[in-house]
Amino acid sequence: MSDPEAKPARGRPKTMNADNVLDLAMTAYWHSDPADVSVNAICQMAGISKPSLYRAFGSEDGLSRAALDRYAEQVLSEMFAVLQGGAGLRETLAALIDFACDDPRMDTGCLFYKMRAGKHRLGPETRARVDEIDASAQAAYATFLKAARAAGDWSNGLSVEAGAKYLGEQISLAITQRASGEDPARVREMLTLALSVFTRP
Amino acid sequence: MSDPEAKPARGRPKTMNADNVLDLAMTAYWHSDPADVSVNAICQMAGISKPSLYRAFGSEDGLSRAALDRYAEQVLSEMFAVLQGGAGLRETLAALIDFACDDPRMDTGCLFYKMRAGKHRLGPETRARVDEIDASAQAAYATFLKAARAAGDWSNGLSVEAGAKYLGEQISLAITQRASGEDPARVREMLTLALSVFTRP
DNA sequence: CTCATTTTATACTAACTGGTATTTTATTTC
DNA sequence: GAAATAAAATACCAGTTAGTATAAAATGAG
Repeated sequence: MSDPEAKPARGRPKTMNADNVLDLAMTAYWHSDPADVSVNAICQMAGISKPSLYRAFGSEDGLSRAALDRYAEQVLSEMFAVLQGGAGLRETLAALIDFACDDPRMDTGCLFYKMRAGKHRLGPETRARVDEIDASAQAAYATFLKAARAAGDWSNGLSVEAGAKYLGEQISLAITQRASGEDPARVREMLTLALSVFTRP
Repeated sequence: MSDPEAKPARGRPKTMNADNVLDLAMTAYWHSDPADVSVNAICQMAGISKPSLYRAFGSEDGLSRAALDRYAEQVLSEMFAVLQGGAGLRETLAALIDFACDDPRMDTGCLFYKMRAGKHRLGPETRARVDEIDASAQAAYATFLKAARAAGDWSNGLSVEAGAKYLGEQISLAITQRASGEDPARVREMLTLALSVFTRP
C-alpha cells in the first residue's frame, strides 16, 4: 500500500491497524464460514467501530474481497508453488495429498473453497475474485497435467481439462471432508484412491 | 397423519392445506438453498399467515425437518431402491451415475446434500434427521459393496466402509457440481472416472 | 340465539443485518 | 492560541429474521 514510514498525516492519528483487522477478518471467515461472520462481529472482535472498518474497506464486499486476496497471497500461493515446482507426476500428487490431508492450516478447511461453495452469498467484487482464482487454479492444474502427459507419465483417455477439473475437485472434497470432522486417515485413503486414476494405465 | 375423511371438526374450517405448504417448502429449500429461504418467504409464497404455519409445524426447525422427511420419502427412496435392487456391481454403478448425472430432478441439486453441507445452520431436529439419513445411506452403500465383494466383483485393498464413504461422496460431488452449472457431460466423465476404481483390479 | 371451539389475519416483539449521519477527539499547520 | 484536518465513537437508519399476542371470523353443539 502506502509507505509505512510516511510522515504522520495531519488529522487525528490512526489507532486502527487495517492490516491486523484484515488478518483477523480473514481468520474469522476462514475458521468458521464467510456467511456466518457479520461485520458487526468483526468490529467487536477487532475492538474497532463500524465507521472505521467501512472507511478502510468500503463495504462488506470490499472486506471479504481483501480477506480473500490476503488468503491467496498467504496460503494458496503455496499450493500453486507445489503445482509449478516441476516435480514428477507422482511426487507432485503426493505433495498435494500431503497438503490437503496433513497441513494443519487446512484443519478448518480452505477459505477459498468455502467462498466458492457459498458464492451466491458473496458481494460482486469477492465473487469475481473467486472466479478469477478458480480459473487460475484450473489453469495451473492443466499446465501441470500437460507437462506430465508430455513426459509420458500419464496417458489415459481423459482430456487435460477434464483431468485438471477432476484433480481440483478431489482436493477440494478432501479438504472439505477433513474440515467437517472426517477421520484424517480415511480422507487420505479416499483422496489417494481418487488420484490413483492418474498413476494407473 | 390423521384421517383425511374425518368429520370436519368443530371450529372455523381450515383453509390451509399443510400438505401443499410442505411440498412448496420442500421445493423452495431444494431448488434454492435451505439457508436462503425464510419462513416469511414460505408464508408469502404459500399465501398463508405465519401463525398458520407455526401451528402446523411448530417452528422453522419442524418445517425443515418435515420437508427433509418428505424429500427422503419422495426422492431418496429411489436411490436406496437402486442400491438394494440386487443388480451387479457394474449395473448398479451405472444406474447411480445415471441418477446423479441425468435425472432431471437433480438439476438443482439434492436437498439432503445441501442440508448436510450447511448442517451447522439447521435446527436440532433437522440436523439429527440429516445425520440419520447420512448413516442409512452409508449403511446402504456398505451393504451393496459387501455383496459385490462377496460376488467377487470387487477386491482391491479398500475396506468396505471406506469404499462406501468414497462412493457416497463422489455421487454427492457430482450432483453438487451439476447443480452449480458444470457441463453435465464433464460431470459424467469425472464421476465415471472416480468410480472406475471399483471396476479395475 | 348463544357459547365453545378452532382457524384465521393483523400487528407486534426483540434481535440482528449492512450501512451511515453526526459529533467528538486528537493532531498538524499557521 | 486558532483553524484545518482526519480519525474516532456513538447512535442511529431501514430492512430482515424467527416467533407470538391478540383479536376477528367461521363453524358445530346446546
